[in-house]
Amino acid sequence: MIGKLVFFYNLSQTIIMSQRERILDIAETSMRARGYNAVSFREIAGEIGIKSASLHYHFPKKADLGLELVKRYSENFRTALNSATENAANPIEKIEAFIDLHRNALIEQELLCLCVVLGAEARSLPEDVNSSVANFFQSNINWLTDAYQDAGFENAPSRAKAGVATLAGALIASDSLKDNSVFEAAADSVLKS
Amino acid sequence: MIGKLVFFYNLSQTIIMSQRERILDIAETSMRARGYNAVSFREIAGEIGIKSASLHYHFPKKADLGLELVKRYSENFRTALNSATENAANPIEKIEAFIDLHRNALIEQELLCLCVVLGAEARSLPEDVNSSVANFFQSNINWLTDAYQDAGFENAPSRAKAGVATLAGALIASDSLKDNSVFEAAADSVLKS
DNA sequence: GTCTATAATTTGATAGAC
DNA sequence: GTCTATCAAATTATAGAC
Repeated sequence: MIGKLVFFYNLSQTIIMSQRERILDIAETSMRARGYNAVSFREIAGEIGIKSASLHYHFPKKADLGLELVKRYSENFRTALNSATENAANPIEKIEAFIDLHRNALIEQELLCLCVVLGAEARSLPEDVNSSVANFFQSNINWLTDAYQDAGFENAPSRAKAGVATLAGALIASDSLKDNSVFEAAADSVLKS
Repeated sequence: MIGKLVFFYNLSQTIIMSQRERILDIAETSMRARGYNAVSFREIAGEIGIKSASLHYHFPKKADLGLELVKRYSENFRTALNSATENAANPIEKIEAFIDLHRNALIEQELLCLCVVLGAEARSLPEDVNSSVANFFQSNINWLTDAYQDAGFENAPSRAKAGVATLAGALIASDSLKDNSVFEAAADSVLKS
């Protein structure tokens, strides 16, 4: 097999997904559910239907996979954020879109944010993976600072720091309690002026 | 050796710490730094100076250790909270004490909250460990709801959910960014009316 | 790109002596 | 309570054939 056929409902188009992307998809799902250290090469390979030795062809070390996962996740997050906000009528709608990305992870995907999970395991991870996770949080704080500023909120930088923290913790607490009202309460607080 | 001598500065008293407590202390520190799956019996035993086989005498399975850790952590947290709030002049001081417990973990201990870390790894953990982690979050939400109510804040239950989430996420983001201002911004938002 | 085979290490766990 | 000895399984990783 050279490529998995993926049909997108909104594109009358067929895309050949590379094996590399398929590996990243499965690894991301697994790690967002159970963490970096609970996921093995064998398990990822098994879900695709190849051997773990083949996985090492694509990602020589686990650290290589981890780093690429965080980079791709950050890029995809940014792309989704841009796409969801390009037609926003006002800055509040942008902040709502930011919240929606988190809500979608928790409720539709039933997964946490990759960087929240890796952030919790930080000291057991390769250092460059940690740096990338930190970059993700900083980018989000910067983005949210701008949005709060545009919306005319006071103390935008401080609000943005609190907002990013709130959504991160909301994923964990809401998931643990299996109570989406925790996430919604957190989302409300991020929007409140 | 039958007991490690522990001197408390505020008690002119010497306490013999049981081996069981010593194991729990080291396991807690390790797991709060690196997560459940990155910590092994051999490593914990090594730090105490015994063999991993001896550790199995105290905690037959890793799940037994994990469960006991969460229970003890929850009890200690509650005891510290009661102790810190018994002389509080008003409900706001109580909420500040709640925040202080988190601040102390991050800044003094340089560790995350055990239940925040385990919550992020939830799906890779034994189910009873997860239940105990969920209990921790629910207890804190209940406690904070009462405090907000006493302080006369509106929507106390919703605020409490957001507050617990905010402090949980603040630990992760602040630690990842090595930027305590993230925690302080989050702490401010928890206190704001 | 994927496979088989294998190495080197780590891990959770047990049996039985002291 | 702790030890030695040991196990079975899992893990990351590499070499070399196809």
